[in-house]
Formats: sequence, structure tokens, C-alpha cells
Amino acid sequence: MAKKTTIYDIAKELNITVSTVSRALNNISTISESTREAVLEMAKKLNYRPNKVASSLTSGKTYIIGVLLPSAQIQFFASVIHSLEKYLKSFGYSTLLYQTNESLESEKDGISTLLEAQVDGIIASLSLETEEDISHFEKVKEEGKPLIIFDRTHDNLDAPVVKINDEQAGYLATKHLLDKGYRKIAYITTKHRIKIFRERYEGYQKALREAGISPNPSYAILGELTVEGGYTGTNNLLRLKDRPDAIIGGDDYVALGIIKALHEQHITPPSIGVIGFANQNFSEHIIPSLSTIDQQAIQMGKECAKLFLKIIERKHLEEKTMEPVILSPILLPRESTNRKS
Amino acid sequence: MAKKTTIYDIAKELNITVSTVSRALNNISTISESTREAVLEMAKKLNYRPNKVASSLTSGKTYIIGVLLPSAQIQFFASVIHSLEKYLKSFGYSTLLYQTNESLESEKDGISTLLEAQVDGIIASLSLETEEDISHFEKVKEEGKPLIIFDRTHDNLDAPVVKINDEQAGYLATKHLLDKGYRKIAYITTKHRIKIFRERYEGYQKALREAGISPNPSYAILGELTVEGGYTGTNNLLRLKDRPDAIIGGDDYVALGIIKALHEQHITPPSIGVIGFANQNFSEHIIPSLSTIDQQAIQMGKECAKLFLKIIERKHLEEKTMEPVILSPILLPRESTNRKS
DNA sequence: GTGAAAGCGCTAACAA
DNA sequence: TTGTTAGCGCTTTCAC
Repeated sequence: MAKKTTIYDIAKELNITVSTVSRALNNISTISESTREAVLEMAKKLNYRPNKVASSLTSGKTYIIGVLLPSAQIQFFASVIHSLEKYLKSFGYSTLLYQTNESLESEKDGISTLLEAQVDGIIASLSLETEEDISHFEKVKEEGKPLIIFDRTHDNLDAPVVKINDEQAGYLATKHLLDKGYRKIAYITTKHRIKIFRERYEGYQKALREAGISPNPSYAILGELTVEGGYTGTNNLLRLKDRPDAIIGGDDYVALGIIKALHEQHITPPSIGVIGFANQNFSEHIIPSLSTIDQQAIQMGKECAKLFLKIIERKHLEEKTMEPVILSPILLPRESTNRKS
Repeated sequence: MAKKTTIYDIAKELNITVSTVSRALNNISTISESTREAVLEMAKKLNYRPNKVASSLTSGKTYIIGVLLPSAQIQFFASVIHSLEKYLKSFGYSTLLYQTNESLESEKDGISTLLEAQVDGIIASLSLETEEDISHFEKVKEEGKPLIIFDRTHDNLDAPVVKINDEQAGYLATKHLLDKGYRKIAYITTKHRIKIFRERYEGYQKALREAGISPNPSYAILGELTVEGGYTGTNNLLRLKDRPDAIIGGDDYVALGIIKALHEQHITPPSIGVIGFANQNFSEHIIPSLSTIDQQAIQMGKECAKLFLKIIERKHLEEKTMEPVILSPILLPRESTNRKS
């Protein structure tokens, strides 16, 4: 391949200097229309392609933003990635992805990697392992770069946040079951001490209390957020003397496991009600269709991107704490809870 | 924040030169153990973080690879992203993501963006819109950068390929149905002229011919690869005088739509057999569980990464055309086709 | 084993 | 409106 053409090549051809070329290419005001056109034409002719790495070195901006999250395998995060990349791209930003795979150590490596790549900011969601130690996130701010935390947030982390109202999510799911006439409502969720799951659980309890029902401790199952988790948990619940008449799954996969276990006992929702969280794209189409709480992944990605752009813009103004962006969860009632009450 | 520390700061503190510091940091042979340690220690003390942008400018390597694909919303691609990023990371590469959203124009922009970012290579899967015009991919090679195409490949594109044997995939699905005693096998797929879908269809026809069955043209439905597509297609099939006794869905979502339409007619597989492609993670858990052909997304991502690393290594050796990597599809027989034959 | 110095491709003062 | 000239932070010859 021929050597790559640079702005020097363009300058030489046109008998002007590189600064003029640079100005023309970046469409900077103080340039005559004629030279601008000449430069652009020559650039095309010489097959010029700007080297962003070089321009980053001088300008200090890479127009790359780092996205750090547990795993693209989890559909919620895949949707956020989709939305983030799509939106940021339209503002000239590229997306550098780093998955933590739920490991704290990997999360730390990720922050280092992204920072070394000189990203203009980081949008992150915490790993399940992340508890006390959040020093790696502090470093992002120490370097003066915007840090946005979404969905899996953290109490001690002073950074702008985008999430849904998780307590309301738990409340909505429970209230819906209550409205449908269910009374003995169980809840299968994760054993990890992640804030959003605690909050949903609190919403669950709140709804029960409002209905004058005191939460039954044996109805709370802590396990894994997987089909297996839902399956095992349900089997445990079915062994109770006082069986629940409805089960909330920590996410839609858990709900799938619940339905599976029920099916083996020849029980089909909504005779026992089942509801999940996340609105995975299969939920609407399985039989019976699964009631769920939509977590607004697409919207969340977009809000993260908007927030980032906003922070970047006012960078040199006041660095005051941003208001958290709290999205509202959406109840999607479907067959799996549609009991005639 | 304080100004970022550079190798100059380290050099000054230690009364040595930046070249020595650079050598120490990069662990280059010709350096004494003692200075190496001193540098590393000082680096830590000063909170030094290497600037990869700067090193990229001189070395010409960014250790970033560009991943260009239709959408992270499509679970197959999300899995490939997951796998790619995970594997590449372990070899020191970061992943820059660009989604085409099935648009040719966006695909072209994507190539430009990635090239401007000076990625060390591009791993791509074509958009549905991409047909004749593949000039943008040629540019990658013109710049002397490795280009790998996976899954959605293209006949006229001379680049190393990673895919599954799609004809075999179609064949396997059809053969499985035949083995289960189904004879009137319909096929709902996409109307887009994408190679892999054509090949699967050819596998379908091959299996039928081998069984002495001549494909019935009214059993081939061309529509969209969505739940809707499966639903609509199935309703059309059910209106035929001579109804099929089994339906192949172009992917698992299509299969979901097929099952939905059947359910509305009070038909439950396997009384009419249903099989999909992709092994989406819900397929195993819906009721009835869905037979499908696994497309090895995880393996595919890993093979792409391996191929990339291999090419990068031998870069300056012979640039001979690489053998395509063809993975074998895996039949996963489940309840939706489990008819007693 | 270490230092000196050029330069990667571009931007951005400062001059003119 | 355009040119001159330093760098940005690092790597890499070529000396010593």
C-alpha cells in the first residue's frame, strides 16, 4: 500500500501550509471559501483520511466514550449498548466497550484500560461483586472525566445516575398481583446485595403492607437470577404447607424457571400468578405470555448519552452535582397474571 | 486536578532520560534490573498512567479493533460481541463498536469512523442492505489492515471468513423433521438476499430431495425475520388446502410467531413440528421447548478473535488468503418436534 | 546500559 | 486570511 496521505501532502500540492489545511478541514471560520474548497477537493483526490489519534494527542479529546458494564450477554445491557452507541454516534462519539463479567477485579482493569485509552468519559454499571471498594471509579473523576452510573448504582458513589425507580418497579408488580386478587405473593430474587434488587424488594413489601398483608419470610427466596434459580426456588415454594398463589421473579429468566417448575406440577399461570422484570423480547410471545415490568433499557441508554453530552458541554462551568435521572418502570400486564379476580 | 504525570516527570525525578523510562516501562531487554525497578516504583508513586494515544501515534498500533455489525439488539450479535471483547481483551486489545442498524450507508460511515480511529483491524458482519456495493470494505484492505467477515458474508469479498455451515444448518433442521416422520415441511424465512439464508434454504431443499420429496413452492414463505413474520407466515400456511405438518422458522423469533399462530388454532407442537435457528436463550425454557439449530455465537466470536490475532502476527509474512473457518451447526432436538413417529 | 534527538500527524497560539 | 512554530506524550534509531 502507498504511504498514507497527511495534511502535509495536501499542503504541498496546494502550496499552502498545514495550518491552513487543518483549518479548512475543520471548517474553522477564518478561512477563505476558495482555499477551503481547494483543500477539500485535494483531500478527496489524494484519498486523505484524517488521523484521529494524532488530533487527539494535541486536542486532548478522543471523541471516544468508554462503556463499562457486566456483560453484553445480558439482554438488558445489550439493549443499553445498542441505544448508547446509536445515540452517541449521532453526536460524533465512538463507543469503546469493556465487560466486567461481574468481577470486581475486571471492573478495575476496565477503568484503567479505558482511562489509558484517553476516553472522554465513562458510562458504567456496577458488577455484582462490587460492594465497598469503589476507589477505581473515584479515579475517573480525579482525572477530571465525566462518569455516569446507570442501573446498578451505588450509594457511596458521587456521580450522576440514570436508573429506573426500582422501588416503584417492585411496588407495581406486587400491586398488580394484589389487584388481580392474589394474596400470598412470593418473591424469588438474587442473593447479591445490589441496591436495585433491595429496592425492588422494598417496593414489594410496601405494596403488601398497604394491602394489610405482613410479608411472609418463607416467601422470600434468595438465589441466582437465572432460569435455574427460578426453577429451584419455585420447587422450594411448592413444598411449603402454605403455598403461595403468586410468584414474582427477579427477572424474566427467573420467571421462565418459575413457569417451568409450575408446568411440571401441571400448574399453568395465571392459576398461580407469575410476573417478571425486564420485558425481555420473548416475554410477550411465550405461552402463556408473561406479565413483566419494563425497565426501559433503550431509554436508559439514551438518557445516559444525553447526560454525558450535557456534562461535556458545561464542563468548564459549575461542576455541581447533577440531578439523578429516574425513569418510571412500566407495568405490562399479560396472561400470566390475568386471573379473573 | 493536578497535571497528568508523564514519562518526563519520572525521568526528571530519577535523573535519567525519557528513553530509559520508556524502555523500563515497556520491559525492553537492554535495561538494568535496578533502573527498571526504580522506574516502576516511581511510576507508581507519581500515579503514572500511560497515554496510549501518544504511544499509538509513534508505534502505529492502537491495540483497538473495530467491530462492525448490524445491531447489539440482535442476540446472536450480542453474544458475538460478548465473546469477541472477552477474548480480545485477554490479548491486550480493546473493542470499538459500530452498529449499522442494517443500513448500507451507516455501514460505510462505520468503516470510515473505525479507520479514522486507526483501529488495528476490523471484524464485520454485513447489513441486510449490503448487496453489490462493497467498496467500503475494500478500503480496509487498501490501508493494509486485517479485515475479517463473520456470519453474514459476501461472495465477492475477498477476506477471511468465520461462519457456520449454513447449508448444513438448513439440512440438519429438515433432516431432523423428516426423521421424526414429518413430510410436508414448510419454511418461513427472510426476503432479503443474504447468502446465509439462501444457503440454509438450499440445505432444506437438499434434505427434501434426498428423502424423495420435491419441495412444494407454496411452502416457502418469504417475509421478515420477526415474531410477526412467523405469525403471519403461519396463518398463510394454515389457509392452504394442503397444510404442512411441520414449519421451519428462519430464526427462533420466527418460531415463536409460528407457535403463537398455531396456538390460536389450538394446535400445539409437536402435532405440527416447529424448529428454529439460533438457540436463543429462551428457546430451551418455553413450553413446549423449542427445537433449534445452535449457531455457535460464542465460538464464532472467539474464532474471529483468534483469526485476527493470527493475521496480525504473520502480518509481514506471506499475505496469502486465509482458509475460511467453518463451524458446525448443532441440532438441539426438543419438545416442539418430538412427535412419536 | 543509557542518552540525545528526531518525529508520529495534527492543533493552536502567535505573528504577519 | 494565512504562515510559523511549538508542542501533545511517546517510541525508536543512532550514538556513546
